[in-house]
This record gives sequence, C-alpha cells and structure tokens, in this order.
Amino acid sequence: MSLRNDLLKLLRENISTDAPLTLAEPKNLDYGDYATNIALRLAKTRQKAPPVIAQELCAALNQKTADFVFTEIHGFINIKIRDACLRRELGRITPDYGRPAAGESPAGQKILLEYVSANPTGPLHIGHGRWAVLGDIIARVLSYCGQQVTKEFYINDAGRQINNFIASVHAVRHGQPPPEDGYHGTYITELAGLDGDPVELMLSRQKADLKNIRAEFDSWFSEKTLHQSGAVERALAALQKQNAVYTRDGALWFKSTDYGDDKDRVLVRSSGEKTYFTADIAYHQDKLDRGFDRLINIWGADHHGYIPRVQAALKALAGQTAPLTVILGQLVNLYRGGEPVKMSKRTGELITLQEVAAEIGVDAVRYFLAMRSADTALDFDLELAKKQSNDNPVYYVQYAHARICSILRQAGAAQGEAASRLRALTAASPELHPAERVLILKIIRLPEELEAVSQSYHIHRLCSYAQELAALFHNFYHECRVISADTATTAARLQIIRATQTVLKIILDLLAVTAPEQM
RNA sequence: GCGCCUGUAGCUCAGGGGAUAGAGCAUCUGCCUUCUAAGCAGAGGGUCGUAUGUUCGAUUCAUACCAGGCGCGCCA
Repeated sequence: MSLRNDLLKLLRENISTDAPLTLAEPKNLDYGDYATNIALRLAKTRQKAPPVIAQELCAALNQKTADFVFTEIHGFINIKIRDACLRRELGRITPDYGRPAAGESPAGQKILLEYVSANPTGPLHIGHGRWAVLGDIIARVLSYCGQQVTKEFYINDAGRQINNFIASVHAVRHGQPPPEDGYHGTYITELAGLDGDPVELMLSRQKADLKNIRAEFDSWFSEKTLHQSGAVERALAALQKQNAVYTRDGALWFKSTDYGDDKDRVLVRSSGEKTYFTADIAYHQDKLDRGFDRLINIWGADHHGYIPRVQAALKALAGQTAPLTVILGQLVNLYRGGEPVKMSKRTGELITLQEVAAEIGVDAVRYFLAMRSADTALDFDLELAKKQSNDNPVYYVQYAHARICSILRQAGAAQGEAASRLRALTAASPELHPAERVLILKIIRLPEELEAVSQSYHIHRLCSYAQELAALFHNFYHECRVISADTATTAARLQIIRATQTVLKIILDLLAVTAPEQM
C-alpha cells in the first residue's frame, strides 16, 4: 500500500462524485506534493465555481487527517504531505518495499512469458539482446509484484532453415563451401571445427550468451518435440473440430478471417508440409494446457502482422477470452561510427551480442537496452556506446549507491548508530530540509512506479525513476551533511540515505545491474 | 493500398487533459583544507510534425494529412 493509495482512498471516501478522481504530481513544488482537479470537473454538475467547491472540500478534508494539508489554488486542490507523515513512511522502507504484503493482493497469476526465441542457426545479436533484457526485467518486476512468472525460450529447431543450417555446417566439415543459399558466417567455420550436432552447439552458445548478460530462462521449449509428440496433428484436429479449416488449391487453410484476421492462413502446404504457423498453434495450445492464466509474448515489430492470426487461432481453440498479450518492440539498428552494420547471418557479417557485451560491459548494455521505450526504434552505435560508457546514466545511478555505502561505512559501528537513531526518533523530529523532502517524496513513489511498470511493461520507467532518484540524492548530498556532531540530525539523515540505498538497490536488482559499494 | 510504431531543445530521448514542457550529451559560467568532483549549482537553447475537432482548458485525446521505420508468403 503506497501513500498515494492512502490519499486516493481518503479522497474517494470524502468526495461524492462519478467523475474520475485523479492525482497529479504538480510541476511546481510550491503548489504541493500532489494535486487533484476534481473541483474543476465538478463545477458543471454542482453549479458552483471550482474555487468554491475546492475550498469546501479542503475544509472538510483537513478535518479528517493530520497527515495531509489541503489547500485550494486556482480551483485545484493541492495536497502537501506533512513532514511527520513522510518520516513515518520512511520507516516502512525495507528491501521488500513495494512488494504486495501477504493477503493484500489476490494470489498471483501464473504467467508464461516467452521471448527471444531466436532461430538456433546463428549467434545472438544486439536485437536479441533487447528482447532478452526487456523480457528478463518484465519477469523480475512481475515476480516482485507477486506474480508467478515462467520465462520461456521457444527453440525454432524445425523447418527449412534448420536443414539449411545443418547442411551448411556439414558442407564445411567435408571441405566444401556452404550452399549458395546457405549460411556463410565465420561462425559456420567455427562450428564445423567442433564435434556434435550443429543445432545443439549453436543453442548452447546462445544459452551462454544469455546467461552472460544475466538473462536466464526457466524453460527451453523445442518446436521439434511438437511434431514428434503429435501435438501439431492434435492442434489440426482441434481446429477441424471447430469447423475452422477448409481445403483449397491442394492446401489446408485456417479460416482465421472468422476470428478477426484479415486473410485466411495456410496450415498444411500442398506439398504436405505443415507451416510454422501450425506448429505455433500447437505451441500455444500447449501453453494453455500447462495451466497458465496469462500468456505474454515479446516479439520484434517486424512480426506484428503475425499477431492477428495467432490470436485468431487461440480464439478458435480457447474461446473468445484468449489470454494472450503480445508486447511489440521496435528493432535495434546497429551502427559503428555512424555507419550502419548489417546483421545478416547469411553473409556472415555480424556483430554478436557477446561481442557488444564484452566491448562495453554487461551493466552498460543492459541499461542501454532498458532505458529506451520499446516503442522506439533504437539506434545503437558501438563507437558511441563505448565513448559514452563513462557518461552512461548507469554509472550515475551506481555512483549514488556507492556514495551512500561510503557514508554508511564512515558512520561507524551499527550499535552506536542504532542507539543514536533511537534517540532521534524519541526526540522531536526537526523540520525537513527541502532537499530531504523531495528525496523522500521520490523514494516513497517506488510502489506506484512498480505498479505502473507491471501494468504497462514500460520498463524504461525504472531507469527514469532511478536517475531522478539518484539526482535528488546527489543534490541532497551537497545540501545536507549527513554525519555531524548533531546526533539527532545525523540519525535522521542516516535513515534517509539508508532508505535511498534500499530503493536504489531494489531498482538495480530489478534491472539486474550491479549495485557497487564503492566506485 | 492496408496495418503497427515513431515525430518534443543542436544531438539522443523522457513526459503527458491542467498551472512556468523536462533530463542527459554538446556549448558557456561558478563550486573540492569538510561524508567519493563518475558529483553539485547556474546560463543559453522549444511553432511539442501540420490542420481541424472534442473540452472551461490540448503538446497530451479524436480524425485527416505530411515525414521516417517496420510488416502485409503455401518463409520462419
């Protein structure tokens, strides 16, 4: 439960309205810590001027609580949180801050989150890295917020491209060039030099690369097994049972237009081969059979046209309430010194995720990929990333954490500190310094921030939040000396920086970026 | 042609029905005998793509248009 929610509850209980009650964060701190425009919205129905309504509401609300001060300005109700209330909230900040308390929320949903799912025909590149980081962080946030998340990688180890890939490696192993339309990268030569199934070799390399950037999966699901187990046949039969297929031009079609798609789709080619789509239907059926409440797929924007047909298949198989959400991410364009780098497995000219991570560091790669909205195409310039790694915001955030650790080290033995804190809490708390105030206000917004991220999947907000928090801390650091002869102030400020440290650590852990104790 | 994403400071991008639109980089100016200067403070820099509409109020929502990216296979 966040302070914001407490406030909303108070407003709802004391203002009768059908209009949505919203809380904004005022741009100007003189106005207050929160603001609501409800009086402006009520003006019409209540036939009164907004300032009059607002003043009446403020008077009533101020009677109800000692935690907030309500004042009317220009028809808005501005809300200031009292220092005592802020200090009390600070006392609640633990390494679990923002997690739903036991019994506070209904049992977590079982969620299957599928992402990356690259073809095992080549090394992962920076684009895969974006999905890996996006999915990994979403999983961490959802888990933190009480959901049961399974992270799954779908291995596309069936189909033409696999045969082509194996043929390419085999050709090199026999001293011949790969087929014209085969795979040509230097990694093909490397694989040819190793013993064993090229697909297995490639897959284990992908697993290692993902592990290296701290994006590990719970489950690796093989497409091939869907064919072997008969699951694909069963999916076809299920669609047939729904009367959702027909034959035309020697092929078997799914009537996906009956379920919202813009054209029908081939399930079995006239050659008798099943399409990728058919296996994918079986795959999604399997996900449902495993008892997940919600399915989330992360796909590159180049696959967006594929969404309606998968949704159509799920509707046909599972009814109208297909529980699938697809998160689309725009693509990553790789540059080196302003020149675009083609990422083609066929030509073999490619820069791998592993190489990028080695060049600029895992923390920086993760942060770089996480900090931009997934809705925006990302231009990733290797030269720039290397040059900027010293200016990378990730270090700014980490530096704040390290600085706090340093102060805490110097604050001395834990016992002495605990004793002085006790004294501080029993003494009358001094009025908060403006720099302390804005820092605490930012700290206590963690729960609402996490809630927003878990609902929108906009993980870049975590980075914005972390940077804002770090900035407010750095400002506080210059404005307010923590360790001084004044034991009460020292103890109160140690509590503030501990809370800052805790929240920074929570965010960095969710981003899976290290939180160094010194830099 | 149809669909999805994007258009905000010189550059890279946040934000978002409300009050004076923000950050980083770059440029300029101050701040280390005191808890880490990978830091802080300040200055300059904006028709929020264009036009209509909804609204007390639009940069935010809706529609159309313009520009860029991606997609529209019996490929995966």
